[in-house]
Amino acid sequence: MSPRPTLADVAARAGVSVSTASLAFSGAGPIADATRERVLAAAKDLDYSGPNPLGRQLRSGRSGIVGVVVGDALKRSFRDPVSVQLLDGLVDTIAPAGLGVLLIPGPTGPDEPAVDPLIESAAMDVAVMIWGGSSEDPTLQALRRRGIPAVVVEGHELDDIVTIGIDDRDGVAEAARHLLDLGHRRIATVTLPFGPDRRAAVADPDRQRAIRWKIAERRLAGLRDAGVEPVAVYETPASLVEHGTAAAHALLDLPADQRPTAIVAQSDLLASGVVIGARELGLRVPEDVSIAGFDGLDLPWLTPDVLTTVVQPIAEKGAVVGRAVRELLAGEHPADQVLPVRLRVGTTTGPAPAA
Amino acid sequence: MSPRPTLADVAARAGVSVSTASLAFSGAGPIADATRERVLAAAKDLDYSGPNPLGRQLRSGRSGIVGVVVGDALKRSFRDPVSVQLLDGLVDTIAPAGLGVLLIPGPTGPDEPAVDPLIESAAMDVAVMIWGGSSEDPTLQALRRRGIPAVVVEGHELDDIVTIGIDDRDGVAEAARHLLDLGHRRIATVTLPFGPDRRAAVADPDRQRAIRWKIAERRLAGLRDAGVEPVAVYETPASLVEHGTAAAHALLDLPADQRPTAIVAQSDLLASGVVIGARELGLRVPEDVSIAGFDGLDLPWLTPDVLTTVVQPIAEKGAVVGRAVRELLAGEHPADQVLPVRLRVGTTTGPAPAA
DNA sequence: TTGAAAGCGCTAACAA
DNA sequence: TTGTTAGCGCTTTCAA
Repeated sequence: MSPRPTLADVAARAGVSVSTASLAFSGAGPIADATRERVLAAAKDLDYSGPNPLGRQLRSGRSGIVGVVVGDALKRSFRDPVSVQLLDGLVDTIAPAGLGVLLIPGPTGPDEPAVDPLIESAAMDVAVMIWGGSSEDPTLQALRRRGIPAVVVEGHELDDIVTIGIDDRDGVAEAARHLLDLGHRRIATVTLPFGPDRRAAVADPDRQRAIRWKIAERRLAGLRDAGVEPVAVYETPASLVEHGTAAAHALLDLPADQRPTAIVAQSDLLASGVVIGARELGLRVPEDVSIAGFDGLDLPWLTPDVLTTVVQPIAEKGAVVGRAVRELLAGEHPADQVLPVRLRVGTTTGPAPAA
Repeated sequence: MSPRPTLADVAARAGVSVSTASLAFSGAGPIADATRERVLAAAKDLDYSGPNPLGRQLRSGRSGIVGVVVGDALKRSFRDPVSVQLLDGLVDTIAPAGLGVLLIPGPTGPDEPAVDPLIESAAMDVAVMIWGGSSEDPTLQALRRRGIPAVVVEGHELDDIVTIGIDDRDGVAEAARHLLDLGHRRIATVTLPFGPDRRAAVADPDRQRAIRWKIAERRLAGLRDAGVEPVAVYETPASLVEHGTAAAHALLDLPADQRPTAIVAQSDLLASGVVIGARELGLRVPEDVSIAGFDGLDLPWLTPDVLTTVVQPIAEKGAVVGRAVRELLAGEHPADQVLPVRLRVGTTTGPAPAA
């Protein structure tokens, strides 16, 4: 095997200078058609498949890579349709600009190393954190140190990074008002993780005050905005169906006069788990218990039921993130954005059972 | 803003040569402790966060990037737990080697451009195709042209690439024999896509002979290996719950004496869709119709039912792929591998209904 | 143990 | 329209 040919080899064979050969491939400059043809022909002869990206990248100072920090181990992250749809919207938006996504696992647990080595040393032009991140977040600090601009989804609003979020607090408040209108008074909630020290249990007031991840905090606050003080706050370690089911068993296995008549889950996956768990306990939804979610996913396995949920524009959010990425690369300063949500009433909420 | 400091700046400040400074960071060579300290201190002073990966990459000829071609649009691909778990096993295996995963969307439809531009021009040391790929596959051809070695999951076995697969043909045969043992004679099947021209319909014999994607072909062949000639072959456009549900409606909405008594689906997602569809039609599973899947996923929404399925070691497959990637990078020639599968009998198959 | 020098493959001023 | 020249930031001989 001879070493791969370089642009210099092609240029030599075509009888032109290297810079001319470069022009033939990049198209970024005037070049005679005939010359270009000659260069391309020489390339074909030599089995040259185009400029080596490494050389190009060093020269231009750009890798064309967007590092995407998923909120967790890939396995868990990608079982969550919200992450996946967001990523899809993001890729659709940045791919046309020739940008690629480098997957970077986020922090998986409190004992794991705080940042993936890729954060420290992989080539990337911009980073996206698709699931939160506070200012003391070690990932964000590492990025800052390296001078890599960042877009954070659903995080704190910080000066030096772009934050894209949704109006989830109001969305939850609207869902809560919907339940109040239906006569519900004993309302419990099932939340997203509070922080890296994930738990599956009812959270006492102390624990509730120590929420680290903003998304859970905001959605909980939305409930109280509507005047609902939840009778129980169940914290889950991840947005997965099975944790919702576990929550249902913990919250609903009570006599009818103590049982919550409605449950607001902070995600649709959790909510559908709650529905399943409620049914396992022999409860009817919504006659015995009303259940509302958040996200607006299509959940084929719930048919014919349709979850009452707060619909957020997930793919759109991904696209907004993608646009922010492109703006950052263009040297602009994209503004933070908060996207609207809306309540979609389905079949899993109904009038509170008669006391 | 001053431009980012380079290794030369750090070296100058520390009063050493660039090569010595390099040693301080890489550790690849003898260096006095005191010197290293001095370099590191200078780096801290200058806010230097380590060698620029672009320079390192050009020099070493390695990008540390593994391009992963998912079989489809991300949205669709990652709704499939099989892809996700495979990717997870892969990442777990290659991350310790300092390798990152660049996501590359696969062909989405017949009219789309055949290969993503990243295939043509992104920096990567190895490529992985997680879902098939034949020898004429344009992606594979592009990789070949660029001299990028490839690992293909569930594809044709080709000389110049590494193929990792499972013994799915035998697995399906075993599932088919299980159904035969239970007395089933009218057995239908729901398949994965036949090729890029995805359809949702019963496939006639001509169409069945023209299967492009090996995975569907092999699993169909497994059925016949066991002596089962399916009464209907329903082809789906993707491995998703809703396509399974549609298949159930197409296959099962018949009088009891013509209706298949068992359905073998080529994936668990499809199978669970078939279960849902059967229930929508008022059929009991497994009393009226037995349903078997493939993959061995945990499907929380099917509880308390447990799918009868052919279990494949998905994460293990990802790990095997990861090891092959590392071997390729080490200049070795990893062997093709076929991993075993096994039948897990659940609650969705039972004796054939009395004629 | 450290330094000097070369060059990875490419692009972009600038000059011709 | 093409060629000359000068690096991008780093690692790695090789010599001191």
